[in-house]
Amino acid sequence: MDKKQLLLDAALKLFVEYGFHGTPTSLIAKEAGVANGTLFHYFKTKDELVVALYVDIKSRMSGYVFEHAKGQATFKDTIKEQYLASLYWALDNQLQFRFVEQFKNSPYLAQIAPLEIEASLKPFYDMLNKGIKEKIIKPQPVDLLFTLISSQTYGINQYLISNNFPKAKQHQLISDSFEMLWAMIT
Amino acid sequence: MDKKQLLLDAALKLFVEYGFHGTPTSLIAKEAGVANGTLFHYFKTKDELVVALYVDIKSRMSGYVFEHAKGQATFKDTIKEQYLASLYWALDNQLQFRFVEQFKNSPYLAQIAPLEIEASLKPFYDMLNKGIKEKIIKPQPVDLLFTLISSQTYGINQYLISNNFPKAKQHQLISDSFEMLWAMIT
DNA sequence: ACATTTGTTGACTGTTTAGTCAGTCGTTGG
DNA sequence: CCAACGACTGACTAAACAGTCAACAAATGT
Repeated sequence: MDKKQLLLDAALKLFVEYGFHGTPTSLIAKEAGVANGTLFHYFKTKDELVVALYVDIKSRMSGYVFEHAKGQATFKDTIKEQYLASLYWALDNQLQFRFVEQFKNSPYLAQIAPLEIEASLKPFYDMLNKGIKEKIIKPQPVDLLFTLISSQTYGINQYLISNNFPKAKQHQLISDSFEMLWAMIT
Repeated sequence: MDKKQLLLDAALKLFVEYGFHGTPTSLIAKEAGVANGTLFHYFKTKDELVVALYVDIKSRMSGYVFEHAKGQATFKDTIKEQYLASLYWALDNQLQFRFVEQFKNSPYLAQIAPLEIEASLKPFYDMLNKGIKEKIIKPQPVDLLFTLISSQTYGINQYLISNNFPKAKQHQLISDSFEMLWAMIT
């Protein structure tokens, strides 16, 4: 039994349900089935737990997307696979997705160093730059393009979650919306 | 001096800086320059204050967008003016915008009745339906179209805020991104 | 076999918090 | 002029909170 992971799992569930400050550390420990003090053995403060959870989830998500999008033949296919992988991950990990969005829109985000954020974005920026050089996508600033792509991903995901479509319809919508996105940036 | 408004203003500023639960009611009262008890005279609980602030800001924003987008000649112009007005409002009211996003991604959102949300969305849905009937925009579900439009609006706003462009460049980007959006939905 | 480190516990504490309340003050209407 | 009322006050309280700590248990190294 990895008590650290049990704590992270419990924290995730409770943070999404009650919010960061609406969730006492005592409740997290109880939900995880460990003693109160154990939480502070693994995380010096509650803030550190929140940030650690964010970093953990982010790295799992990036890993998944990267793993699924590598080895595509064309530029379009690579972008498309990334889009698809992001959405399928979000659909399969809704708690994680909601936590990340909550975190990103909270003052906690300030605790993530700008350099760290930039580093995690670099692979995507590099790829978009390549697409611009090869005249496949519009010559707009890469951070603008990235913003457009990720906000659409977020939007479609919200839409899929609030309507509980069957798998086939989901797939269709994801595919269609990618073509709309592609039309926008090329 | 309207102390209720002073409290709402103080709460807005502090919530954006420290988060909902990171802001004690005592600090809100102090920042507003009123006594502790006065806060509870106007708002029965802290939660009620948070929700009241959200409703207040939302209605101001809708009012502004509606006011600026009415009386346009064509369907495209109407949509465009709404897009522009939303972005200009967000740029001029960044605290409000950030608060709304924080609220939307928090468990507080559950305290807003679904019927209320639907009612506030209806005018937009009606308009989009009109556009579909007249074969101007793609025959996709209106809630999907709305999601695409609003998530792009959110994304562009994030981009404009994080890069501090001169007014002219801002205007250019907003205009360009609208054309990209229009290309996507027509 | 023992020593040392690492993990784990839960009762405890000092502080902070939302919310209360008894009472003051200024205004309005009879 | 004064009664009634709502706005307003700030000291107060009971509960909840993050974080501590001394003790114990298990694993690891020698």
